[in-house]
Amino acid sequence: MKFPRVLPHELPLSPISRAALRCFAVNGYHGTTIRQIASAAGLSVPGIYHYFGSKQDILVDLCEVAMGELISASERAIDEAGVNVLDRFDALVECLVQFHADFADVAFVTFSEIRSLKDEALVRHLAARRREQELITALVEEGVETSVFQAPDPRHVARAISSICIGISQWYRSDQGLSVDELSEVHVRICRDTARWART
Amino acid sequence: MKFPRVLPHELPLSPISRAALRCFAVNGYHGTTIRQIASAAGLSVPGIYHYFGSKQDILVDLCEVAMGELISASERAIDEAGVNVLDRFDALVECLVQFHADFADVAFVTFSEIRSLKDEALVRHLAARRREQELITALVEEGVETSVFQAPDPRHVARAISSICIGISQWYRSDQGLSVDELSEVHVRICRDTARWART
DNA sequence: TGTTACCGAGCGATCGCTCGGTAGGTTCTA
DNA sequence: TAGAACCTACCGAGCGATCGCTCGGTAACA
Repeated sequence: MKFPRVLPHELPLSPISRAALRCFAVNGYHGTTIRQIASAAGLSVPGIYHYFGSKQDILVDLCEVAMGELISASERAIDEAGVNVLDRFDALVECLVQFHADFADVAFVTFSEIRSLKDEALVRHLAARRREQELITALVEEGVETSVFQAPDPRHVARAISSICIGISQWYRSDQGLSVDELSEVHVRICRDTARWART
Repeated sequence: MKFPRVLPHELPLSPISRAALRCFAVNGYHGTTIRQIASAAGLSVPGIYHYFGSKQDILVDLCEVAMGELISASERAIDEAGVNVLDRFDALVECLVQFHADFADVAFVTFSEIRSLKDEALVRHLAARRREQELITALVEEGVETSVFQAPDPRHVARAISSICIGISQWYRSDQGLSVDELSEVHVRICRDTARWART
């Protein structure tokens, strides 16, 4: 871990959202019933509706907490990394890797259930994703402008980097293989290479 | 396009599978009803069951056609690229990019609906994905062994590369931005960098 | 006397799927 | 070569189960 951790060790999710998350991760949003969520939360069906207005609202809560934490952590990571572009880039990648490894289930669900979001919740979620993408793009472009990186296609590289990090939530399991710290070290190196870091 | 195309221009899908694909791409497997598929295919509900035993069978068909085409095209791409490791690597990446751009909807659905597959169909699909992943890993490792690549973590790099290519199916639209050929040229470069190609 | 935190029962809608057909073409006998 | 028999390719109607959600409560606490 090159930088101090900016992410919480647990996401601030209510017990119901946490139970729903476990269900969504296995069966997806449409494949999960309110009764399954209630059972996973140790409540009855009306017990769920005491806290949430609809099944959709639970998914919306999950997405907003996840993207809110990711974006604020990413901004803080960049802020606290100092002035050096490469440091800020590394800090952002480290934050992204930690998020997608530590919270693999939330990351996976909020990514794969984008299309299950309705109307304004969908619009807000897409805006948040775009914002996160812009943080990456801005750093890659700044790196290219200052000759820290030599990627001919900064925007595509930025997309590649976010795909690499999001991909982690698809396969990483903390109980086998690398620790999150080792994983992020490896991926900081990989993402630097992807941006064609001008090794000095 | 550096290599002759090894992928078909259309996937060999029945009209019903094609209609189901359109529905799944918008609403997901569990979010799509048989009635929607029937309507999209211009048939009645029993008309669907004349050709498929169940809704699940349609998804299975989609997954098997997609992975079958991808794997056989990938193997042919590598075969026909000659003996040079970098050529074989480039040919595989080009094939992956073409697949995920030209057939973005199938690629996206078969990837995001893995968890909707049941039993043996799931096992077969995961085996196919592992096989495809091994094609990438083998080439990155061979490249590292022969000093064509200098990635310290070939297996993680291979995963990064497949994440980059799969990611394309999430955002690429053929009617705006780069053509598939331009896109694959950009991504061959990006993936070479990700594997830390020893530029000569 | 509210308010919070729930639950048992069940409503109307919709789900995947099936039943019993029919229309039109092909094949098989007499 | 007529007609019976059999296919393939569907469809209208509807079955039983389950869906998201709600109603009218109750028990505990303020």
